[in-house]
Amino acid sequence: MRQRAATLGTGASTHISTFHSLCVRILHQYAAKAGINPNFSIYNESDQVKCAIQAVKDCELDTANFSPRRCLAAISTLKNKLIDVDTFKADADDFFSKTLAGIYARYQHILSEQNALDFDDLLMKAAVLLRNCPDVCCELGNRFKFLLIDEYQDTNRAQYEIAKAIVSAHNNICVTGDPDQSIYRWRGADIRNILAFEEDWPDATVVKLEENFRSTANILETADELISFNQNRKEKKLVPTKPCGKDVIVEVYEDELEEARAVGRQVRELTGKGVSLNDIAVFYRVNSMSRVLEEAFIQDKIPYQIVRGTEFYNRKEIRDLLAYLKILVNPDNEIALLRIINTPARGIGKTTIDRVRSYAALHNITFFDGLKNVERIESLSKAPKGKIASFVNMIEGFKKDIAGKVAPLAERVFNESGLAEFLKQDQNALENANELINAAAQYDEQAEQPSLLDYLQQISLFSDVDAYDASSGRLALMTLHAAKGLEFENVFIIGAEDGLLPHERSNTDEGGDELEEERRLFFVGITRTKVGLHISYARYRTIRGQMLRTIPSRFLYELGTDFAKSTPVIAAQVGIHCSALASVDRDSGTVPYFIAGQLVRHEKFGLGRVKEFNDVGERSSVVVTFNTGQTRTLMVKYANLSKV
DNA sequence: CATAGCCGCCTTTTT
DNA sequence: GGCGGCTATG
Repeated sequence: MRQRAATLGTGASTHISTFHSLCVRILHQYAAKAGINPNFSIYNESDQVKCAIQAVKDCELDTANFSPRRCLAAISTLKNKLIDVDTFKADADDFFSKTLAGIYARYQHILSEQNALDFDDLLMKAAVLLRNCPDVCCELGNRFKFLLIDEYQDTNRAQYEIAKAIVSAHNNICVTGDPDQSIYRWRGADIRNILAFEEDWPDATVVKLEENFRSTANILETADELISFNQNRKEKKLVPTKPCGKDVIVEVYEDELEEARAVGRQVRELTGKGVSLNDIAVFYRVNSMSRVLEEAFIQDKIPYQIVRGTEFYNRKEIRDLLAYLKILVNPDNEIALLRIINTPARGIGKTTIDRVRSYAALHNITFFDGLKNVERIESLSKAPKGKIASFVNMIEGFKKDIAGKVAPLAERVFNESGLAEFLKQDQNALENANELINAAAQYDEQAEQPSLLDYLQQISLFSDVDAYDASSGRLALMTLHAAKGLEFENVFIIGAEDGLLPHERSNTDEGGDELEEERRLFFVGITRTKVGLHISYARYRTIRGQMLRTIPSRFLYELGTDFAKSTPVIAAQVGIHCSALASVDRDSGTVPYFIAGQLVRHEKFGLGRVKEFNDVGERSSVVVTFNTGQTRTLMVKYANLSKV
């Protein structure tokens, strides 16, 4: 999760961290108490899938009936709720639950054999550790005197318990969040955490941040209108402090290509007027929509940056090089080991590997130990034995350099493993590998005490979202999810079509909860905008290689979009009138006119809200509750109040 | 054992 | 439309 837990330690040093990296630190420090090996690897999604496939097969089930991904999703949900294998097993009463319990158990067994934790384990193991060890809670509470959690609406059960445990000694906790911006329910975020905060910490002061200092009044009204369609929510109104600005524009295009080009054209128009590319962003529902934008922007020579999960670290050559480094720290990381044992090709094929594996299984040792004992494996002939021995030798040789800086080791591994030679005709791959080594060098510079283990654990949690550079001078492209917490002067939200936004996969539940989450997602996108908001859809869109006729998003209807004006290329305006603007018209009399609820600014008293307005012409008075807490009755004529 | 080519699978969002 | 894994072939 991206919400960060910032903690103010003693001596005014502030630690800013995500929950996940905090957990890694805790688990590393208290590994013995958590019952884990501190050199653990962190398995990402593709590693998880491999383990899940193995788990399903080990349970003698068909992966067609028990889709590893589905099983993983179910296991993830359980872990986020802190339900461990034994608890789940005990409660499993139907066939499916019992089977899943078996897969869950096997999956955990495989992970622990490989000394690996998945993302959910990081949270769960830390939460369980804190639950079982009051002394650890106490130490952490002493170290972190104050805990501040941003985006609290997106915390899950495990994170809630971790937070609660850390502050148990002092109760110094501050959280911020907005239930209307909860967009991670699908990965276990529990909205009850924020709704029940006042019950969990009864002494807490609640500060309602109702005024919005970011967006123009009409953007907020658009957002308000949309979110009001959610049934399952606490009524709340966004209060603008800025006046109405540019109209919210809904545009329709023939297809995604035209849409992309039009966005490019409008971006150019903006930059032509002196707007910086730093102040413009394009949001979309799914990552695959970035491709056509990229092509258009390259053609238009518009510099852009894609803010996406883990693009760089997903490249083959990077994963290969990292796999070498991973097994130096954790030789039990079988996934990494299998990845590189024959990459580049060194004559260790499938048959050889299978023989070592069955030897290892028979003698109850790890795969790597099997490799080390290759001489004793009778099923292998001389040639493969020699090849394995020299591979093991090479790895053991690298291990001698494991202490200290990462970059020199990475470079050595890259060259001596044969990867460099293997990739020499692929310029791109070479550059990427060099970039990784450079990044490692940067890590070496920054880290207090660089270590390969720490480096690997850090980059496992790294996502390009964290690396978003707000002053890069490049147009930002990102998913609506990635947009959370950011803001831009100008925003383009593309692909407002049924099936995309809301996404078709959100159409499965009975209660419409998933649809409401999609609506919140759109709401998040809209409220990132300070001034210029463009929403667009295309009449045809290519999906999985198929050009399909689209249906405008139902959310556009909810916004009151005037589709009659939505002719291709020509913009249609969202049919929302601006009430703040309307009230200005009534000011034509002798003194300004106010309505209750209006936000005003006073030269001396600052910002306040109109409580009452006595409309008696020249001598009209207004009762204002100021943000200082004072309530004052003022003569409108003399008060010189300005509406905000 | 290596390589190429084919088939089938998935395909939302992310730490 | 992309990737991984499987198979057939050298």
